[in-house]
Amino acid sequence: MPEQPQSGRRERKKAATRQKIADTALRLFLERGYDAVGIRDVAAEADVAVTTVFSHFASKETLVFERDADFERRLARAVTGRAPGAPLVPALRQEMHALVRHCLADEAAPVWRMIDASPALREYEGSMRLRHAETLAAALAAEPGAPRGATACRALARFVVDAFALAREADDPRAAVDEIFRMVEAAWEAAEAGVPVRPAT
Amino acid sequence: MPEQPQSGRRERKKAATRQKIADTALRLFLERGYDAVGIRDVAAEADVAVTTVFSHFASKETLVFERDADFERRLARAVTGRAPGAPLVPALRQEMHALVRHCLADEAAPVWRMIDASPALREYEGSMRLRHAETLAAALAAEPGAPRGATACRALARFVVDAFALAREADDPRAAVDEIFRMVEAAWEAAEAGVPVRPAT
DNA sequence: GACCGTAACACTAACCGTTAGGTCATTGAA
DNA sequence: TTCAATGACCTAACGGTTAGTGTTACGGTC
Repeated sequence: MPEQPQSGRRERKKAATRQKIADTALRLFLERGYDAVGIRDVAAEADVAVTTVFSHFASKETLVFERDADFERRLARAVTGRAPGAPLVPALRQEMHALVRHCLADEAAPVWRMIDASPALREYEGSMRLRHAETLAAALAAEPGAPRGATACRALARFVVDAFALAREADDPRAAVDEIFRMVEAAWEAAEAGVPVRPAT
Repeated sequence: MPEQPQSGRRERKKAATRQKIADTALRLFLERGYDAVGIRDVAAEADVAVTTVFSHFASKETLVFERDADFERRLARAVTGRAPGAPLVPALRQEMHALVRHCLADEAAPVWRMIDASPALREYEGSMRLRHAETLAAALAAEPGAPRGATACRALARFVVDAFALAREADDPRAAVDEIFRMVEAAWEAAEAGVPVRPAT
């Protein structure tokens, strides 16, 4: 999957720099708290210039959510890549279970605790999920099975990504996913009934 | 509703300053665009110090969304203040129609165009709506009619506020509200079925 | 009517994330 | 070898935001 453009000492060096920045940043964030660490601290500790940090990462927040492109991909894949004839919503639910389980694992727990402790990060996560929802909505809209309107797809996609946030905060995340997905399923079925893609104007 | 603490020349002056800042800011934003106007510009034009601006408004974005506390109140009221015995979801849908109509009115249109043009404002709006959703979720959880779990209430509340954002962007906002609320209704009913507030652990 | 505490406002100076401008050195290719 | 591309650097700044420190005007009290 990761492209290997040429032989590439340059690429290796660049990747090493990027990795060093990401590792240093995450370590400092976990040690001292996200808000207590400045970009200048990260740059100094990683022994690079501030501008170099921003040439690898678009913003301070992306240093934390570097790996989170998975989320977007996996949700869309759960739709487009499921077994032929498999029902849509259960496939999404299963993937959501996996995603929630993954982010609650012991390894990832400190990172999420840090995220929850910082309003800036929570806010960023929210708008990031919204982008993810749009990707999922596009995948839903391309469903051959039972076409819904674009609005219904976007609504359902937001509902699904909201499930992630809510389950993470629930006492019993697994039960929360199931509970919300009963609602998701009902909503998806209700969207089907007699709603043409574009009603007569 | 607005408290009238004492006699108050102080209060009047304070309110006047606040109003002057808000008016000036909105005017400048509409004239030159949100991102092209700095806080220092607003302060200078309103003839106050920068710190005074921030003593009245928590951030630059709140200068734009000053009036939007209505949204939160009205949604919660639509739940708690509806006629006795009136069904929940239709009450919410009606209120949502009113809110969408209101923000698409000619008077409000330029402001919303400005919001749509600025990523910073769009992002801020998103997290603001999330706060509103929590208020609505609390109102839903307090419903005597048919109690749902806290997670179901939060999920539905997010679904409802999402309807606002999606309807605003849809080709036919009125139809979009109706379309999404068919899904909301189904989701709410699905949340009822046999889901105790706290299942056996 | 004088007095004092408070709250609104101002000014300065900074912090922090982020970006622009321009330079240098390594590297892959010709 | 030479050359262009590019990664990294440095300096300096911009814009939102806050801390620190006054200064004034008001409001309630004696």
